[in-house]
Amino acid sequence: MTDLFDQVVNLCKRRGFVFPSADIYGGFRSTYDYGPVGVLLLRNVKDAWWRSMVQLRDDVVGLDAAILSPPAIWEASGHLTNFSDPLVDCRSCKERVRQDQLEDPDLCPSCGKRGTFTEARQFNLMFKTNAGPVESEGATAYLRPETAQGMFTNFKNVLETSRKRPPFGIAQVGKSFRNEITPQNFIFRTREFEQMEMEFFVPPAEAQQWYEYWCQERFRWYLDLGIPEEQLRLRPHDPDELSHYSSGTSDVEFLYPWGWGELEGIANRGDYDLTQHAAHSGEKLEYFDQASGERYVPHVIEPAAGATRTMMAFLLAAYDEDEVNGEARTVLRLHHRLAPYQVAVLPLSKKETLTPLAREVLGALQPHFMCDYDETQAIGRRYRRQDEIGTPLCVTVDFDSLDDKAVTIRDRDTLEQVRVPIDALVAELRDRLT
RNA sequence: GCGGACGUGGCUCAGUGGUAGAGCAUCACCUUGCCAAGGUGAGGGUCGCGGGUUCGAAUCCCGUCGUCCGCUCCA
Repeated sequence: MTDLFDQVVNLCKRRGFVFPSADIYGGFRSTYDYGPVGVLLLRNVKDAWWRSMVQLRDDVVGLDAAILSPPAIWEASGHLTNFSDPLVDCRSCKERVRQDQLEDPDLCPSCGKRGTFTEARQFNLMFKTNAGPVESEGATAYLRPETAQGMFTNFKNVLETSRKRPPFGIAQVGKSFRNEITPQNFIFRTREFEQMEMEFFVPPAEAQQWYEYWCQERFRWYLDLGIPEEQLRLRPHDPDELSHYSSGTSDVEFLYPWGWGELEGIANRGDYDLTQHAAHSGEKLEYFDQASGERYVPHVIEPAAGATRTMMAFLLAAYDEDEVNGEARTVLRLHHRLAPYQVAVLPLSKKETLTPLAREVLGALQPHFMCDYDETQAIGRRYRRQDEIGTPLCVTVDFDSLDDKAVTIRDRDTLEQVRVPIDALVAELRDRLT
């Protein structure tokens, strides 16, 4: 793997972004824990998404549905049949292939030999468990493999309580679980992961235009938060790679060190989901338009993003090494909305004389910004530490501050320093962080 | 899951049969006082885990867990 990838993974461990899960027990495959700094970054990614999808709109409402779910949902959604792949192994060259994608069921496409395949085995990608304390008696339950179904099963509830009408959307951020055959690339593909999904319900005739709208909208979101244009692309799926539910899908892809990888899929799901759930549940999942007298099953446009892999993309894109006064420095050029800490308060010296004022400044800033505080070691070293975790602004309290009641703001990217009265500090910082 | 490579303190690594080292990092004190790596000192590993071979294993063998690459998957 590349240098950049190693550097970022290393930084994640070193600075408390991401730890291997169950670390003291030797780790547990494909699970990661988000440390003191990482949890802030991940939360900011999700908040930024929620802000753009829910807070700044009047046509999308939120939802937080259960992770544990009954088989009926997944029978209706198609996951019980479509999320299960028959795989065979070639005894000769050891390749594993999907049996249903073979043109000649007896011919290994890798080594060209015949009759070398093992029996097909089903790989169901859903986590299955039991609801109820006695394993053999409880009802079968699945951990949701996507958050989307929660929005479909609550379509009626939301329609009736939110007073929304198509076109409108339901958004949800939360964990999903998939028994991936091969988790890979750090937090890019993990069995437990976090999604940011929105189901947008529209009149059938408007599906295509909304599909295009959301493709553009979602693509721009990543650009606005600092992903460079040359590392981002919108790629329409070929007809033969479409999911079982989709009549049109585009992926927002990021140029990871190992190649292009999906951040988000925008899919035109048609009326597949509501129709399926209506058929299986017996509930009418339609919308009656009073104005036109029309009754229809809304079509769905779904922008579905991966929160954890998006966080990774932001880290990779933000990672930079430059030189300050001839010394190398590592700096995360994270958008201020994403940075774990917006502000770090740093007394110039650890001398007791500065600590009370520095803490007073810290206390004044904490209600407004996520703040870090550090008074150990040389000031330059502390700037470097903040650079490494992407803190855009440092506030330095020095000996003059005791007299002039002013502090220095230091900018991560420009390295510019300005003197600001403590009274005006919150306003000044807020100004710089918008 | 299958095949290959690998697994030594927080990080990067040295040590290949005789009871673990370095640099960085961390902590304390001193020094400096706005862009790190001055001084002194300290804490921290039994070598992923379990078993075996051996008088003796980090070092050899087996199993297991984990990491990376490929198959696969797709948020």
